[in-house]
Formats: sequence, C-alpha cells, structure tokens
Amino acid sequence: MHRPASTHGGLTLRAAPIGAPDSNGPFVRRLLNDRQRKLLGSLATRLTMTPRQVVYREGAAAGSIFICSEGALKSFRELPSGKRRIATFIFADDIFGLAESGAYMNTVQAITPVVCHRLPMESLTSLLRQDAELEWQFLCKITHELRESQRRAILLGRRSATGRVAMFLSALDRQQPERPDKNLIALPMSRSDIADFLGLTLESVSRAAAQLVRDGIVKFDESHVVRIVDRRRIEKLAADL
Amino acid sequence: MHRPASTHGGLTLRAAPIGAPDSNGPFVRRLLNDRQRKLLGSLATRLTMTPRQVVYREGAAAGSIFICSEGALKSFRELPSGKRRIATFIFADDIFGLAESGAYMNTVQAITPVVCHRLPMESLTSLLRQDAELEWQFLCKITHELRESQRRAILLGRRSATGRVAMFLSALDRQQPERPDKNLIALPMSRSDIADFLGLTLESVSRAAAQLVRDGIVKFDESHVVRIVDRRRIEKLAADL
DNA sequence: CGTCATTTTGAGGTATTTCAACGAAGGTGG
DNA sequence: CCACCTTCGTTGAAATACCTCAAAATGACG
Repeated sequence: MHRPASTHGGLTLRAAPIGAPDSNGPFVRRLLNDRQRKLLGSLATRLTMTPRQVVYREGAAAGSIFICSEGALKSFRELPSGKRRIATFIFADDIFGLAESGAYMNTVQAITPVVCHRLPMESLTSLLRQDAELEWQFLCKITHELRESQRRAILLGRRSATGRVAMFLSALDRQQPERPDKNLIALPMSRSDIADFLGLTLESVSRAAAQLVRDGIVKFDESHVVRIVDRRRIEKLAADL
Repeated sequence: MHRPASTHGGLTLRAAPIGAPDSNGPFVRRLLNDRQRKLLGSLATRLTMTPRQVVYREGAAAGSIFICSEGALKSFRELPSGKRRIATFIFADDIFGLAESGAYMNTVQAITPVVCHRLPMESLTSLLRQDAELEWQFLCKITHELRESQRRAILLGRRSATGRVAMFLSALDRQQPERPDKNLIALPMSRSDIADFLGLTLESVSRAAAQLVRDGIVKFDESHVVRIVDRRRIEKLAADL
C-alpha cells in the first residue's frame, strides 16, 4: 500500500557539525528542518527495495542522487580479478550517488529491505545553488562522510585482523544511534561483505570474530547481532594498538 | 616582504565536477571565479611555511580552514602505539581543516615550502551560508575529496605491497596536472611518509619500489622523482589485480 | 669532508592467505 | 514432515608475504 504522506516523511540527513564547538566526541545530529524536508520531498520519489536489489550499477549515467531512510545497502566495485571491494555501507540518513561525476563509481545494492528517496540530479543541484541554507546541510553531510572515510582509511592501514574487525564493530556502534540496548549492534551484512569492506578474507574475519569472543570482548547473540561485553577494550582495540 | 596583491592571487580550488557529463575520466578543473576569489581573499590571511613547520596540531580548537596554494603538506595522526598514520597529503588547490568538528582531527605539517591561506571558520561559514554559488564550489571540492578518499580506502584493502605503491604513484600522477613531462612524478614526501600513508613499513615500500623498477614499470631519476616507463602496466596494477 | 638522516638490502619470525572440508541455516519440493 | 540443495559460516593445515631486527650504503647539509 502506498502512503503518500511519507513521501517526504523520512527525508533527513545526519552528521556531526563542522564548526560547532561540540562538547566531546562527534555527537551526531539530524539535519534538515521542515521547510527543507518539504522542499526536497517535492523533488523526491520514494522507492522501496528488497534485499539484493540493485539501485544502480557502476558506470551507469549518474542522473540522480539518493537519500536512504530505512534499511542498509552496500556500495561496491567489482575488480577485474573478480574480487569485490565494498566502498561503504549505507544506512538511514545517508546520501549516496553524490560523489560521482557523470557516471556512478560504484554499484549500490540493498542488503535489507530499504526505503529511500531518489532526487534528480539536475533539479537538486539547481535547488542547492539557489538555497544556501539547504546546501549547507549537504555540505555538512558530505564533510561528515569525508571524516568517516578518512578515519577508515587510517584504520585500514593496520595489519591486524582482530583490530580491523574491532574497528568495524566500533564504527557500526557509533553509527547506530537510537537503540533500546546500547550494547547490541545489528550486523545486517554478511561475513564476506565485512571481509570485502575490511580488505580481509572471509575466513580471517571469522577467525578474528572468534578471537574477540574468546577474549570476552564481544558475544554473538545471533550470527548477525553482536553484544558488546567489554566496551573499554573494544574501543581500545579500535582506537589503534 | 608582504605582497598584498597576491593575498588572494593563488586562491583556487580544483575538483572533478559532480553532475557534469564529463567526456571520460574524472577531468579535473579549477573552481572559483574572480568574484569568488576576491570574496575569499578578503577573508584570507596569506601564510608561508617552511618544511616541517606545523600548521595545527591534532586536538587544537578548529578556528580556521585553510587552502593550499603552493607546496605539499601531510595530515596525520600519532597513534598511542607510537606509529603514525597519514590521513592525506595536501597539495595546491586543496582545502584542509574543514573536515573537523570543533577540534582538528589531525596534525598538519609542511613537507616542502608552502604558501597557503587561512580563513577564519566563522566568517567563512557565514559567507557560505549566504552565497550559494560559492558554497557550491566548496561542495564540489569536498565531494571530490570524498571520492578520492573512498578510492583510496578501496585500494588500501589490498594486501600486495607493490600494488599499493603502484596505486599511490598512479594517484599522484592523476593529482599533478600541469607538468612539462607527463611521465615525471614528483615525490616530495619521504619513503616513511609513503609507508605511513599506505599502511606499510618503510622497508616494504622500498622493496616494492625496487620491484617496480626491476619490472621496468618505473624508473627513479632521483630518489624523489619517478619516471613512468610503462604507463599501461602501472595503471593496470593500480586499478587492482 | 664529516655527520646525521634517509634509503636500501639481508635474514628470520609471524600473521594472513590459500586450499580444503565440515557444519549450520534457509528455501523448495516431494 | 522430511529430504535435498544452496548459501553462509566455521575450523584446520601449509604457503606466501610482510614485518621485525640489523647493518650497510647513499644522500643531504653544515
């Protein structure tokens, strides 16, 4: 059943501020006010996707940008060798399809059921170039993404598999804001997705996860739900070593 | 001697367009028109730095953003283990200090003699929030950076040292636009900087570089100047494997 | 020309990758 | 309801590649 009321209902972004003197840590807040949501909503088409469904493929003409409202997706490239590298996972309040020039750089595929909004590139850019306030929200969001991406690049430099996995869990933990139990982390993606994201093999991820369990740092309630047992240690592992 | 004429003379940004249907490859162009340069120039303070000089330190209050006009810098973090990870190298027409929230995330240090411009965060943000056109240029630039950062994260996933080094050289090659000899790449940074950037040891970088030379892919005219001998092969290596 | 930093080269240890097989989970059809 | 099949995840043992430790060689600079 279509619910036209929600056409722009879920349209939000989320990012840490750029210049604000925040208390401590990158506290993340929602962007976009009612006016801005309405403005974007008038351009947007609401889409629902089923798991494994492809939003767009690498190399396709980049005609739209997307905002995810619910669910999780992965953005990846197939390498000539047949290996697959995941550029980023996409969750609610994330933008995707913007960091492209002419053609999409990655393929984006739903992991869970997804609700997202498609905004035609042309109307969006002309809107942004007229509305500095709205554009500012986008600038904040992209800057936030850049920060995260750099953080990731730094931590990918490390060799240790358990360190990488700890870093990954910690990033997911930071990323998931409102949850009943703050120590539960949903892992919607498969082990091999995690491996492709971290530049490890699927086996190494499995072993590293087992190691973290043996060390009493985390515990798997289900194979896709992690419980943080010792938050201090996982954050120490993630911070570096 | 102060040269007020050049206060805003070197103020440019450089990025691939976001939505433009570019011919092929991310052709990079200069941003900012005269009006915008003048506007920014009126806010900016011109700074010259000597090699090893620190622009700002990790954790310091983020009061300004910077635009580099000449030279090269590195942005890095010291890890508790004493190791050092380079988040990014900064060249002419790059912005730095923007992807922070309240406090700078990284330390930035000059590698070569540098000319850059300091823009107070507050005046810049209030200017941007009024001037959508100018803000658009910044959005393009940050988006470009995000693209590069994601590309890097993807390629850091790989284990192969020679592949990483090839990727690094290829990225520098793309990054350096106007050169007399298109096959010469300047490597202003040290081997250990490269290692810290790629998440390798200095020795591995040295060996990987030697390997590339043995394979007839590159040649070192000087220890900080590389000549690409076989462009097809280095790009194949960099693209993946 | 001597000193110090940077870079290269060498030999072993260790971690991850590979290759392989097994176990678990979910969906389909008889 | 159960057998079957496919996908996903775990575990085990050898090979490879990078890291570590160490020392020599090259280059920069006073």
